[in-house]
Amino acid sequence: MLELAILGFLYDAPLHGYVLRRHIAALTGHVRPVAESTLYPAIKRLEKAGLLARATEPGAVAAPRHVLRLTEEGGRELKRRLAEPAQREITDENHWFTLLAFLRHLEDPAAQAAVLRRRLAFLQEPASFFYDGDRPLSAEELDDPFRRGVLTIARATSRAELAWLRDTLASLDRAGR
Amino acid sequence: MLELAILGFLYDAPLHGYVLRRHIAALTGHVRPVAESTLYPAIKRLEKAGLLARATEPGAVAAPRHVLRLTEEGGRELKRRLAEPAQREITDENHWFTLLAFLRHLEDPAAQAAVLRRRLAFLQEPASFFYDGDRPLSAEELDDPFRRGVLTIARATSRAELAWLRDTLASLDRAGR
DNA sequence: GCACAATACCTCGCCATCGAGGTATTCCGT
DNA sequence: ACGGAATACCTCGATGGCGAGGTATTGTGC
Repeated sequence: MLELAILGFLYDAPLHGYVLRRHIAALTGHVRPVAESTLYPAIKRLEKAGLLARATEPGAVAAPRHVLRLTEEGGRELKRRLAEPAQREITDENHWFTLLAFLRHLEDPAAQAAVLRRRLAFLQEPASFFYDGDRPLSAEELDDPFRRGVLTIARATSRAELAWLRDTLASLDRAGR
Repeated sequence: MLELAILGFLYDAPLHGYVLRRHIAALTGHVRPVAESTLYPAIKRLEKAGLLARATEPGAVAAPRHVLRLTEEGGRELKRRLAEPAQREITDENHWFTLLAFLRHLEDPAAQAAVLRRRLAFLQEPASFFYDGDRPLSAEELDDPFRRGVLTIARATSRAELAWLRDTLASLDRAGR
């Protein structure tokens, strides 16, 4: 998820770590902050894997900046990760939102649509949070107001997302023809 | 999050690891599956911390079962974690839903309401996923249909949750008087 | 003139998670 | 009679994330 965000931001423009951190904080920081001690090692991992390269520039204000840019391999890897996400990236909303934030980089409408269809399939699976044996419980059946809240909120999210998915898939299909 | 779920399920009734695993899978498994190699060490951690105790019973079907039950200390710890959740439990929907699933164990309506108010405060902070400098961008301002989707879905979720929070807080306040 | 915030990057050690693999038993289908 | 699925639990090594802490520079408030 973090690596995807790094690759995604750098695909648009070279950035140095400090600015990259602010970008990532804006994207997902209110929900899940990213520590520096997570970001910098992640950058090193990606650099070691040949996905990005750094150029040292004199710092505008303070210490020298390491300006990061995607290598060609890095661009290919980004597209691979966007086109063939692991199942976790589809099911976990945090991961999914990060993926959506960069899905435009995938360019090919058919490839974008294929990813959206995986999410659609996931959302259409009958799944709840609470069960009576194997039978999923609806919000109305629960006494607990907090569990009822979980189902109410999840249902609203699901409805909104299904509507958006159908609209967007329709317009991607038009674009693909 | 995993530890909270373990404590929460065991607060209701003693269970052995295998059944506990199915309960957790039902609760969060469709979004974020839990590996056995994560669950069993987590059980051991909690046991070592004195929060739960195990009693070995002959297996009903196969290997002997280790029936787990909360200790008194475990019950107190559960309530502490429910009453004073870390900020991540408030902001991250996965964590938050897990917390909500067990918040009824907190019994005191005022304590429950205090937790909901923390979530309310979080949702009311002006925060977006995408910015133009410091200015949060609305769905309408985005060209990218995928980023627009993120905002559309997040807005629907937020709306539904705010409505539910206000209703539930009102009824908790009535109960607390 | 001096502390403090912000910029900009880094290491270290701890810990939770995970996949792969292992052990043993019982039930079910063929 | 036999293999595979389900039950039930476990270890190990690799890895990613995180808090604490460190280094150095420049701009800002008092």
